[in-house]
Amino acid sequence: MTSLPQLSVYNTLSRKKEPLTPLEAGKIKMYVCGVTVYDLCHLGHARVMVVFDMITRYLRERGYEVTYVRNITDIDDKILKRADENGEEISQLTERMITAMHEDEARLGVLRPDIEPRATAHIEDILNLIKTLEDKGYAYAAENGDVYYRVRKFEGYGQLTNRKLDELQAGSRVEVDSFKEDPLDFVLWKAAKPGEASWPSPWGDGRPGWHIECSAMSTCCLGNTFDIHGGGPDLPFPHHENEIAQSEAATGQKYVNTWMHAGAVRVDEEKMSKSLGNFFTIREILEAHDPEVVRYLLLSSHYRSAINYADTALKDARKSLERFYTALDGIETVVYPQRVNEQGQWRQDFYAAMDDDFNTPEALAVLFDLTRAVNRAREGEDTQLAAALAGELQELGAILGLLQQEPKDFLQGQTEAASINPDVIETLIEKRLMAKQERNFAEADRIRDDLAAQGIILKDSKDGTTWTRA
RNA sequence: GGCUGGGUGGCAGAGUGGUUAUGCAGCGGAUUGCAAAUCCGUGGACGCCGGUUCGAUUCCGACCCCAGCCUCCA
Repeated sequence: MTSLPQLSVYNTLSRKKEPLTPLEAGKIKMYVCGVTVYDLCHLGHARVMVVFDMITRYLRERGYEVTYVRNITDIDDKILKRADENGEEISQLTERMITAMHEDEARLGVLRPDIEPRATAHIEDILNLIKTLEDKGYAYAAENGDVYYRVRKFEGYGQLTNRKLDELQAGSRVEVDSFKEDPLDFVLWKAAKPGEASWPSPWGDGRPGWHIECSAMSTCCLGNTFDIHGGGPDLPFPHHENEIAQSEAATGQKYVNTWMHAGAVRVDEEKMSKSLGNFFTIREILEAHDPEVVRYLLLSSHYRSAINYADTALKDARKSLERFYTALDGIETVVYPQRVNEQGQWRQDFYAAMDDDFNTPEALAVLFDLTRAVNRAREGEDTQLAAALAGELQELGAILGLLQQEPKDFLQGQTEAASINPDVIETLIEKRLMAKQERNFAEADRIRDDLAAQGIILKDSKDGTTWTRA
C-alpha cells in the first residue's frame, strides 16, 4: 500500500493537535453521537452532520478507508414524554423523526453514515455490557430498580474534560430522590414505571440510560478501541466522560484514540438551547435558503470555533457561493490536471489546508484563488484553460460537498418566496435587446430597473444577456 | 467558582517570530451606451500591560473582556 498523508487533528483528550495515526494502517473507524429522535433536527445537528460528513469525505479523498458510524437514540425520557403528549406510539414518533432527519441531511449534501445503529436494536448488547460492569464491581442495582455506575471506582474519571471528582461533588445538585451510593453515580439502566415502554433485564423491566447505548453500539460496530469519536460541543461532559468510564472499565482497554468535538452554534449572538427555545430547525431555514448556502456557512468557519447564525451570515455565505458559481456559469468544465498543474498548485494547497485539522476556511481561500484564475482565463479567451481550471474548482469543491449544482440553478434559484416567472424575464430581455438595438437606452434601462425592483439582475456580455436573482 | 476555547482591519474569518490570507463592503483604474459581472491596483488589523528577542499580532506572565461545559440540549 502506498503511504497515506499524515493529517494533524485536534484531540479533545490531549487538548492539542496530534498526528492522526490509525489503529490499522489506511483505515479509520469513526463513531459520532447522533440525534435523539423526539423532534426535528436543528442547526446544531446540521453542524455536526456537515462537519463529520466533510471529515469523512476528506479522509476518503486522501485514500483512507473510513467506517463511519452514527447512532440514533430512539429510546429516552424525552421521547416517552413527547410520544405521550402527541398521543402516539413511540415507534410512530421516532420513525417520523428519523425520516425527517434523513431528508434534512440529504438536502444539506450530507452522505449517510455507513452504519446507523439504533439503541432499541442493541438492547442485548447494552444488557451484556451492564452485566460485565456489574461483575467487575463498576455497577450496582439500587433499591428502586435502577442500575448505577460507580463513578469513584473508575480511576480515570474526568480525564477528557479535566474534572476533579471532589469539585464535581461540591458543585453537584442535591439529589431529590437518590438511591445512589454517591451523587456522582449515573444511571445505566432505568427501571420502568407501570405502563412505560420497557425491556426485560436481570434487574427488572426497564430501559437503557443515555450513556450506555453509545458504549455498547460503538464497541459493537467498531471494536473495543477505535480511532475517532465525535459529537457536538455539549457532549464531552458528562456524556463522553461517562462513555470512557463505562467502556474502559468493561474492556480494560483504551476506548478512543482521538476525540473530536464541533463548535457551538449561536443564534443572533445568543446561546442556542432547548430551554431558551431559540433554535431553528433545518427545514425552517431551508424554506427560505438554498441548502448549499447553509452548508457553506457551516464550513466557512473552522469546525471547532463557535459560529453565529444570523441573516447577515447567510447573506455573506450566499455572496461567496455566487462568486464561485458566476465563474463556473457558462463553462463546459473539463478534468485536465496537466493544464491545471502548469498554472498553479491549488490542489496541493487545498490538501495542505485540510491536512491541518480540516482547515476549511483556508481551503476555501484556495478555491477563491482558483476562481480568480478561472476568471482570468476567461478574460484571456483561453477557453480550454478556463474549462480545465473550472473542472478543478468543481472537483475540489466536491471534496467539501460544494459547487455541484448547475450554476444557473444556483444563480437563478428562488431566494424569495414569491417571484417573477423565468419565461417573463426572457421575454423582457428580448424586448430590451430590441430597444438597445434601436439605441433606445431609456426604454432598455426602464426594463432593467423594473426587473431589478423585482430582484432580477441583468448582465450584458458579448454573448448576450443573462440574469440572476439578487 | 472550576474546566476548556477565544479576543485580528467596517463585517465575516484564517494564519504567521521579520515578507498579500481569503470573501463581502470602500476607494482608483480597465471594460460597458449606462450598469452588472470580471480583471488590475489600493487604503485599513492583530484586547490591555509587562517580559524574552536585533525584531512579536505571533513566544512567556499578569490583567480585562467574551463564549462553551459544569443542568435538558449537537
